[in-house]
Amino acid sequence: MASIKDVAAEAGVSVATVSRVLNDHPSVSADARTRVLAAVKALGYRPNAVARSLRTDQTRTLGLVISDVLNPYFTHLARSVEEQARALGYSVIIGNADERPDLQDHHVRTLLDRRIDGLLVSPTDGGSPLMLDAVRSGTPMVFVDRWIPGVDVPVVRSDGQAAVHDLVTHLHGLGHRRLAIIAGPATTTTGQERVEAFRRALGAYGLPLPDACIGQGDFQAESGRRATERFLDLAEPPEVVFAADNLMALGALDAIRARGLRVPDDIALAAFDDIPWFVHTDPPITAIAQPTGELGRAAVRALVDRIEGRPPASVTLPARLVVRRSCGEPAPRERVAFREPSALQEPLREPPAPREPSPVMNRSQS
Amino acid sequence: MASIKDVAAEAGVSVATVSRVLNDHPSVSADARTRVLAAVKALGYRPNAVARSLRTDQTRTLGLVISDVLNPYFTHLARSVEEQARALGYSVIIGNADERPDLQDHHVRTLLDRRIDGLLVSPTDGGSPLMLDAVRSGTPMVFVDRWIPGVDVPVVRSDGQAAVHDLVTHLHGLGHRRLAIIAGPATTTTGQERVEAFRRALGAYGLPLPDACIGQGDFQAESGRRATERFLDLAEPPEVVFAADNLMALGALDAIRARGLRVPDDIALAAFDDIPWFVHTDPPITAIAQPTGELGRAAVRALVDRIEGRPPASVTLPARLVVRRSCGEPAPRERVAFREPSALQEPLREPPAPREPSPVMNRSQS
DNA sequence: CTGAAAGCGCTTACAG
DNA sequence: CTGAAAGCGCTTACAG
Repeated sequence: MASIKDVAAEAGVSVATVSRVLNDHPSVSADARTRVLAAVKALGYRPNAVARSLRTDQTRTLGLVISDVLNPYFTHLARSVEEQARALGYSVIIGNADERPDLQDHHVRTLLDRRIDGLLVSPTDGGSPLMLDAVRSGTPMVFVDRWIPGVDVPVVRSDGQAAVHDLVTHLHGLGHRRLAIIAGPATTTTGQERVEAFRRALGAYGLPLPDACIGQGDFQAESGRRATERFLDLAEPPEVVFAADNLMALGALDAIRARGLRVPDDIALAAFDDIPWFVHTDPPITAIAQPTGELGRAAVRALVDRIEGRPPASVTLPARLVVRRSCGEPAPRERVAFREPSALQEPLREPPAPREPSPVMNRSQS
Repeated sequence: MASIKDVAAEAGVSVATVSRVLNDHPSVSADARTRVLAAVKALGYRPNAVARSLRTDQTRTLGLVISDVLNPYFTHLARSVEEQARALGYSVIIGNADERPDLQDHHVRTLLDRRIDGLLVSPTDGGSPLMLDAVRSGTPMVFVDRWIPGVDVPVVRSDGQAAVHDLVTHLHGLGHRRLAIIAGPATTTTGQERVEAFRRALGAYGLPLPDACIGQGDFQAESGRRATERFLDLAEPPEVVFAADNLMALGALDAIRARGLRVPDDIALAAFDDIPWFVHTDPPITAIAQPTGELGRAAVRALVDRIEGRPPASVTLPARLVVRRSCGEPAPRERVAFREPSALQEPLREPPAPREPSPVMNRSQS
C-alpha cells in the first residue's frame, strides 16, 4: 500500500507538505496542494490510521461494551450510538458481553489496548477490578442504561419508576392481585431497580411481593422460561408475570405456550423494553418503552464532551407504558398510554445521517 | 499510561528484553523474565496495540460490514462471527450499512484505513468502485450471505432454492394459487435469487408470477408494508405473500393488521429468515431458516485461512423450511419440516467460548 | 510556504 | 541471553 513517502515522491514535495495538505493545514501553496492531491489520487493513497493514531495519541474511536447484542434493545442502542458518533466524527467498536462478566472484561481490555478515546459501558455486573481500574486510569467513560454505583462516571439511563407504577395501576385496575416479576441479576442496577420499582408500586396498592413471586433471571430468554415454569408450578400461580426485559418475556411466552396456557386468559404478561414484534405477538404485549435512540445519542454526547474537555452531564429520561392486550384489557387499537412522547413512535429508521465529508483525505476533525 | 520504556526502567533491562518477555520469545533468562513480569504488574502495564500494529503490520482484527444491524438475522450472524474470531485470536469491528451503499462504503473505507487484517462483507449493492478497489488491492476478503458476482472472492452463504421449493409445495398443497413475493433489491444477490427460486418453484406447479405479484422491497420493514398495501389494493389480491426477509414480513404484518385483515384466513404470509419471535406471532409464521451461526463461523474460518496463507474455500449451506400456521395449515405443535438440522434448534446461546489466555501480556498468536 | 528531524511505542534482525 | 539501533507511517515544532 502506498505510504506518505510515495505520495511525497510522486508530488515532488516533502512528507511534511503532504501531511499538511491532508490535514488542511493553511500554510500550503496552491501549487503544492494541487500536486499532492493529484499524487494522492494517482496512487489511490489512503492515510494509515494506525500510524496517525500512534503519533497523535488519539484514535477518534469510541468503545461500546453492551451486555447482549441479541437483545433488540441493545441493538437499537448500539445503532444510535454509532450514528451519533459518526455525526461527531468518531467511529465505534462494539464489544458484546453476552451478559458474561469475563467476556465484558475481555472487551474492555481489548478496547483499552487499542487506545480508544472513550468508553461507553452498560455493565454486566457490579464492577470488576478491571472496570474499576479503567475508571481510575482516567479513560473517559460513560455508563449507559446500567451503571456501577459509587463510581464517579456520568450515567445516561432511563427511569422506569413511574412507568412501572403506571403498569401496576393498569394491572390493579384489571383486577389482578397476585403479581410476579422475573428479575434481572441483582448485580446490575436495572436488575435491582425494576424489582424495587415493582415492589414499591405494589405496596402503594397494598399488595405484597412474596419471594415466591420473584423469579431470578439473567436477562436472557432461557432464564425467563425457567422462572415462568417455577411460577406455574406454584400451588397458587401468579395472575401476572412481569418480565424485566424482552428476552425473558420471550422465554416466558415459550413456557406458557409449552403448557398449553393462554395469555391473558390463563396468565397475563408484561415486559420491560418494547420491541416492534410486541405489536404482532399473540396477544400483543404490554410493555414499558425506553427512549432508546435518545439514550444512545445522549450517551455519545456526554462521552464526547468528556473527551474533548467539556463537562459531561448525566442524563435520565423517563420510560413509558404502552398498553396492549397481554394483561387482559381489550385494546381495539394500539393504545399508547399516559406519559411522554413515544420511543415506538420514534421511527425504526432514524433520519439519514449527514453526508460524509467528501474529500477522501480529510481527517474528520469536527 | 506506562510504556514499554517505563517497564524496562523498572525492571532494569532494555526494552528489547521486555518485548521478548511479552511475546514469549524463548531466549530470555528466567531472572529477566521474573523482573519484567513484576514490573509489568507493578505498573499495570498493557502493551499499546496501536504501536504494535504499526510495527508488525498486522492488527489481528477483522472487519465485518453487514447490511443492517437491526435485522436479527445479521445480529445473529455478527455474534457468531465475533465468537469464532475470538476463538482464533482476532477481534472484529462491525460496520452497519443500514442497507445504504454510501454507508457501506464509509465503513469499508474506515476499516481499510485502520488496516484490518481481513474483511467480511455482506454487500448492500452490486459492487461500488470502492469495494472493487478493495478486492483488487489484495485485502483478504470473504463475502457472507450476499456476494458480488464476477469478483474472485470466496463466498459463504446459504442456498434457499430447495427450501423455497418446499415452501411452494406446502402452499400449493394448501390450495393457494395466487402467490406474491416481496423481493429485496435486485442489486443484491439474495434480492434476486429469492425471486428466481420462487418463480422457478411456481413454474414447477404451472403457476405464473405476474409483475403485479412482485413487490419491490429493500429488506426493510417499511418497504414490506408498502408492498403489501399495493398487493391488497389489487383487484384480485394474492392469497399468499412471501417476504424475502423477516423485516419486510414485519412490515407486511403491519399493513395487514392496519386493514383489519387476518392471517391466514384473509391472506397467508411466509418469510425468508426465521427468528425466535415467529413462534409467538399471531399466527406463528412459516419461515425459511438459515444455518446462521454456522455461516458466521465458516466465513471467519475462510477469511482467516486466507489471511494466514492457507487456501480459503467457498461454502454453501442449505436453508430449510419451518412450517407454522401462517399459511393456513393447522400445526398443533412446532413442526420442523423436510430437510436438514435446524438453525432454530441451534441454541440461541452457543457453547461458551474457550477461556481467555490468562497472562495479561501475551499476544494471542494462535 | 517548506523541509529536515524528532518522536509516538513497539518489534526484530544484528552483534556480542 | 541481551542491548543498541533501525524502522513501521505518520505529525509537528523548529528553522529558514
